[in-house]
Amino acid sequence: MVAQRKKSTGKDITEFYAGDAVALGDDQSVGYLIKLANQVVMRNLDAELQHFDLTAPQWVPLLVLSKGRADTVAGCARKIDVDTGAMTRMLDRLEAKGFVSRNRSDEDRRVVRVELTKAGHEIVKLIPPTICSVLNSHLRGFSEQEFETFKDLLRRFLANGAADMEET
Amino acid sequence: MVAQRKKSTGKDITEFYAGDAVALGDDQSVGYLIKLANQVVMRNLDAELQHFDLTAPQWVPLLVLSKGRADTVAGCARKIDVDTGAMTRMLDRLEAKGFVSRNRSDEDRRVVRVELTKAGHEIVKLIPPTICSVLNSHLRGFSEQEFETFKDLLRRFLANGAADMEET
DNA sequence: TGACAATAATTGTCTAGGCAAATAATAATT
DNA sequence: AATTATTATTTGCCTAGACAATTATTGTCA
Repeated sequence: MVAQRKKSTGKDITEFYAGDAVALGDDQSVGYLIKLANQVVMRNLDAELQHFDLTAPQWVPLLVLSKGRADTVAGCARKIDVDTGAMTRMLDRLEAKGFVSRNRSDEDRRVVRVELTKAGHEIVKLIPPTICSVLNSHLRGFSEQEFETFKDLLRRFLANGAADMEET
Repeated sequence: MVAQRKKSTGKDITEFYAGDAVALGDDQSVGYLIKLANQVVMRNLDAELQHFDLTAPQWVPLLVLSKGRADTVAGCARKIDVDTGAMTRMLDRLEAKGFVSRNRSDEDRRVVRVELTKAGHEIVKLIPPTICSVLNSHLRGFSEQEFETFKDLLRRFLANGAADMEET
């Protein structure tokens, strides 16, 4: 059973976690479960991607660039939802590995255009099967219905959290 | 629809993500959704916990210690599933803030016993409502059934991943 | 036009985790 | 008992993200 409380708005708010109950750091906490799930899937992805001289976080901008979803530092940062400072340094590393190149734009001299190099394009083609196999192994025993439900719940959890930010 | 494939074992393996399909970095990827969910919930927790001079990761060892689930550096590291090196430095920070104290054990001089200080005990009592409210806000619109399903799916996703590690 | 605001990128400083190496102490084995 | 293996902790070096400050450029507007 789960507690219910009247909010000042008059709307019923379900309180899954009540007053002084323990949360985060406990196996009953969705927050902690998500943290652990993230930790484990990232570790497993890193383990597989190291054969390609890549980490899981490094894969993300490569995919974004290859899909043409962004072509500048700030654009990548927005798509991936990280700081532009973090993105600058991420691109430093990817450039050092030869997967990416940067060139100051001529139209707007503030922006730096980011492109995949030849090596970048090649590696992007090789990676997907590896990622798929890691994700599939995490989803062992899931029905197709459960798979869809899982993604739906994650998207709603995410959307609720993003909404919080804007309120403030 | 989802592809199915015969494994050499003869067991049917459901392939949610097929061969060269795009995954991770895409909104269709459970891996990426989990990464985003983790990112957002940690940010929201950090924002609230900063009033207590704490971060979300720092809260976890405090809870573990207060529940008596561990009382040494390595014990905390195991419970929380992080590196002992990371735990040493985490405890450095918590000690600097005055929430934790460390003392070399007399029975076994390898181990360092970790304890909550008075300030540590006090802060642990104050935090839970804050965490609960953040988690509840992320769960807005979830039914009780969905809440339970969510945790179940996360635990199974997690267990599958942990099993992978042992194979290797 | 000139002042001011907004945007892009970078850099510095912090927390945080992973891996590996080093040290010290205890346990196990021959 | 002496050697070897295991365990606990710390430290160094790496990736990675957050926040803040800085610089350069572009846009706005009075």
